[in-house]
Amino acid sequence: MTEIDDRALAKINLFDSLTPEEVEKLQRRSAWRRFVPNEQILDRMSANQEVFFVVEGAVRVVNYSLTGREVAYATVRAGGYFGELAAIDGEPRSASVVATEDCLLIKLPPNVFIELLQSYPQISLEVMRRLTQIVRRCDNRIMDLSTLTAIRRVYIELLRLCEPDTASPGGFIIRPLPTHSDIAARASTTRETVGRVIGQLAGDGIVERKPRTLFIRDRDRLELLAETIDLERDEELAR
Amino acid sequence: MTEIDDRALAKINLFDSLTPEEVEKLQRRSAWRRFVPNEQILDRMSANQEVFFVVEGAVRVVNYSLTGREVAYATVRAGGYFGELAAIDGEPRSASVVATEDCLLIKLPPNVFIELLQSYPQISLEVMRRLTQIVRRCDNRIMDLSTLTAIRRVYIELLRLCEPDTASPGGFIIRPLPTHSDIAARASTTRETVGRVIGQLAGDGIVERKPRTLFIRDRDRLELLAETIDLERDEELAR
DNA sequence: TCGCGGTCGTGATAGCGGTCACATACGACC
DNA sequence: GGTCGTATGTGACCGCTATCACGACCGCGA
Repeated sequence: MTEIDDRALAKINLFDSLTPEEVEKLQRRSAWRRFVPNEQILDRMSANQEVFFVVEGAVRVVNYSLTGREVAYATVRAGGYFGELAAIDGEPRSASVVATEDCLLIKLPPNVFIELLQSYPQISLEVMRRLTQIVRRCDNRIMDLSTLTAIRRVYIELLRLCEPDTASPGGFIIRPLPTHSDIAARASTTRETVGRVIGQLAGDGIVERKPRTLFIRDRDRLELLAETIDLERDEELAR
Repeated sequence: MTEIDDRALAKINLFDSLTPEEVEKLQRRSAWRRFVPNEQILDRMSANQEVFFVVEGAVRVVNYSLTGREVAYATVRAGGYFGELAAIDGEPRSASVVATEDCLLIKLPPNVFIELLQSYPQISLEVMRRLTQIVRRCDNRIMDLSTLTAIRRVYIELLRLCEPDTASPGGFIIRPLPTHSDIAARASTTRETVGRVIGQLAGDGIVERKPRTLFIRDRDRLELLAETIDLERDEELAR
């Protein structure tokens, strides 16, 4: 609708090493577009190769199985980017991307992105660092999926989501609490299992449920449950 | 022991774009070492950052859970490389690496590797292409782990392993057949399950077991079993 | 105020597949 | 040829968890 700041791209961390002039020049070769929540931005398997930069808002990188089960890979927030895989190797999109909030995206054609990588080794290295980070995360997730139970994966996901509670020192909090389905997609399990795990934790006084919020009352115990090899079986019997 | 060819690095695909002189110069800044089968090359979590190039032989990239379960990520053969993640981001090793055969590896210090990336955009791009390939594979595996049964993951692994049988046109073969434990580590299941799946397939005449070899007699049917959404339930009842 | 769509909270059920337990079979090496 | 370590075939068991089925709740718009 309205025009956007012609230096909007400067908000992207990847371009921190560029001068304002270079950023403007780059942006002149780009296109922008707004998306509303739940709007599809990219389709897995489609054959385009643009790179997207998230100026405002946030997006989810997901995939759907043939049975409709959703698997969440990541969330990209303002300042980040996605779509670089296809731009780099020319293959079809590896995942779908959906807006989770209202967002403003800037789209760069693949050849412009590649030129950029060729001309600025600094940026090139930065992209590689991001790719390695993705690989590390994937490796960990594969490990979790291969060796942990669904319940424990939910524990881990809760630990990942919680932040220090500014209101109560030492406490932890998840707010806004994603939907159970959402958490399930990240932990690769079902909505019901997530609900049951949280219910159990609430019963044990480890967490406390409030609307749109989850208080982690005893983070240490939660960590213990997540990491313990098989001691929680004793604990379970003891309670 | 013996000296190695001072242009051994030229066998590495990543350096195809370099001149012989550049390769030699690079190799002068490297070290080489031989490993015997099952010898540990890299330890997960250790804090070194060298990049390894596989001149001869092959290695397995793996990880072990606390319970001892092995998860196999990949195999790197002659001409390939590994260890680039730590070199790029400086973090600890994300996985362990073990020699599967006698091999000759050349080791490059991290700063030399980074310099190389900075000076040769071509190589830089090639590394990025490899990283994207790894990410795509990981994504697929996460998808498989999240949505498929263990049995189906074994089907898929068998399909991945088999090659056209040169002896019998139209036939497919896996030779040498990895151990069941090995296949289990790739499909993230157990040795027993792999054995049972192969047994079942053999009973149905889809595969045939021979020492160190597995003949795929009916690859199409195996593909059907691997991909079918839920029709094989009918098939199972019908047989 | 009353639906109504989306989420949440739980039972009940059943089936996949991990675990344990052996019985072979196969090599490799004295 | 014996012997030992390693890889294979199954059988039995049973715990985890996906699936189905509801009922309750909540926020929102008509």
